[in-house]
Amino acid sequence: MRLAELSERSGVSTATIKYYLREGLLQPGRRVTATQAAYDEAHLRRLRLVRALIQIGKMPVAVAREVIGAAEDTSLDHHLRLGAATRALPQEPAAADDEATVTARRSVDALLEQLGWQGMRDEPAPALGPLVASVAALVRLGYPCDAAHLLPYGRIAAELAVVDLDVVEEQPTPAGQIEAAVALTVLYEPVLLSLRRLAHVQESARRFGGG
Amino acid sequence: MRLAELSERSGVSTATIKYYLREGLLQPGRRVTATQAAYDEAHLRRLRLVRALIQIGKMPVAVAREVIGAAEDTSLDHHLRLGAATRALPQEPAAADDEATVTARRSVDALLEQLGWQGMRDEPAPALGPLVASVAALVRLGYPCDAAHLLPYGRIAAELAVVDLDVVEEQPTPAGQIEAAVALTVLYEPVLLSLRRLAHVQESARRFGGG
DNA sequence: CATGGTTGGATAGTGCCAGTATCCAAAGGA
DNA sequence: TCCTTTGGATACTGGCACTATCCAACCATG
Repeated sequence: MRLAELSERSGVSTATIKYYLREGLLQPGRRVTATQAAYDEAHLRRLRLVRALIQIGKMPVAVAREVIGAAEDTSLDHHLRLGAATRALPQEPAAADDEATVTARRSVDALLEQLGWQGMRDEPAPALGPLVASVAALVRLGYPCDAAHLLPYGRIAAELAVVDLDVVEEQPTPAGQIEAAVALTVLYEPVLLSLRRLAHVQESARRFGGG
Repeated sequence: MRLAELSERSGVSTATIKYYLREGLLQPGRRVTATQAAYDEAHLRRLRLVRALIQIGKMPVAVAREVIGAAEDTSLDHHLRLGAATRALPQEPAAADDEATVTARRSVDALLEQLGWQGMRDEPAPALGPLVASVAALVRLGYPCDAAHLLPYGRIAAELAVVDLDVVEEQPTPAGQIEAAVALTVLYEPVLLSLRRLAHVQESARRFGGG
């Protein structure tokens, strides 16, 4: 199919597709003539994934490029590629060294130990940066977020991971598993947050009288 | 204290504080002379909250203003104000009407029913918009996200809400409860997402052999 | 063979947003 | 008195995700 059709079937403007091509988020089409290129279903699928990562997952274009690049870097083995996406994801907020941050780091360390999550200290996952920063902000505001308070969140995260990886393992092909890992990691995030907010409304109504 | 001291104690530049004052995120200080204003601990606390909402919660400035405004709108009663913050939070992505969205809406409706969350259809919470949009994106990519798949997420969200509201109820004053609701809703979001990603790494290592 | 509309690629421009720099008159300290 | 500091108003900056314009090559039609 030509660019125009790719645009129509994906709902993304041709100008934006050209932009994604320029930015390396999408493989160039097969060149038919000097002024024509052909795209296939794989391009369409990839474009939909990119759109979802950027629009739903609020991911910066540059990060989406990293993630997709890592996901199809065939020099890595399966398990590594599964992690590579995750590793490319967060933009680390360059940990400060103020008092709140030190407290936060201690809480997080204690939490990881209580959860029995090892290997985090040897090769710290990039998700640790934002985690510590967030806990530090809570500390600064005086809210309780020591390991004891974080523990239920950690246990719930572990439950979620089991559910998520089950879905990943349902995918028949290795490439499909990689893509699923990326898509589910990112796209279930707004689902989770939305449900949590809805649950807050429900629980608040239950407790404080929701006539 | 003067603006300079407020800046120093909060770690926010005077220029940025002036910007927040302009944008109505912060009450003006008490005017001492024509060229001097005095700020107190309340300003400092509020400034820290604003910073956290914007930097950690990635909230647009305009939204932060709405949220804070709702939180201190004393014309509303306690339960309403607790919800007001939540209600002001998400920028609805203006639901489309394509096939995937219709499917998504059906799944979400079924989910809410299975969870026993009532009253959502009468006055739809703003969190529903993003939720449907996210599910629609997953549908478009062909991933399973019917009510059955969403249910564990919903139940987990309910668990989280109980934990969160417990912390809110620990706050002694009504105003403190409102602020806690806002702060915890927003600032625990990155905590939850980070922990989920860490859990993915753990679970992936467990399943796919993490030598 | 003309010829007029369409295509894909290169380039420069747009709009938004969060923050920053500059300027100014009035205060306050040495 | 003089010189720095203060708070406020205004205009500017930089980054980012697009988007509009231009252009030569292509293809279908008469």
